[in-house]
Amino acid sequence: MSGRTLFSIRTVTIINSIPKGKVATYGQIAAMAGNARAARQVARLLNTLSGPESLPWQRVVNREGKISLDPVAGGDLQARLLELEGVQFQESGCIDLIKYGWSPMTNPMESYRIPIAT
DNA sequence: AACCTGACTTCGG
DNA sequence: TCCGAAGCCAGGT
Repeated sequence: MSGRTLFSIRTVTIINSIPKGKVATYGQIAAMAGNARAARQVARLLNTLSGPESLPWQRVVNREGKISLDPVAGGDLQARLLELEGVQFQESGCIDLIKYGWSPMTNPMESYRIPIAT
């Protein structure tokens, strides 16, 4: 196991909660796990745990909405898995994060709204 | 035991 | 806006 730090535990939990058909960025996950500057560590965890654990690793992309993983190292597979989930790629190779980016706040099942008095 | 290396981002100038 | 530096930290050399 690669580090059972609190950060890594949170990271795994967060990744597991990304809904099918949605994607999240490394930095976003890092921030949600408590350290906005540990994006690289998120990547590292994915690399070491994607095998052993059954993580939806394909749902993590970089901040541009692109796949960071080298095509021959699994990036190609990642793109296919995402397409099977309904995620579409633009010509630029980017995923529209506005459309497919996951945010708990935009998830109807998890969202809440605080009435703002004027 | 240093030093290098990443599936990355944020920071400061 | 743009670019280099800094932060992250476990594994491999």
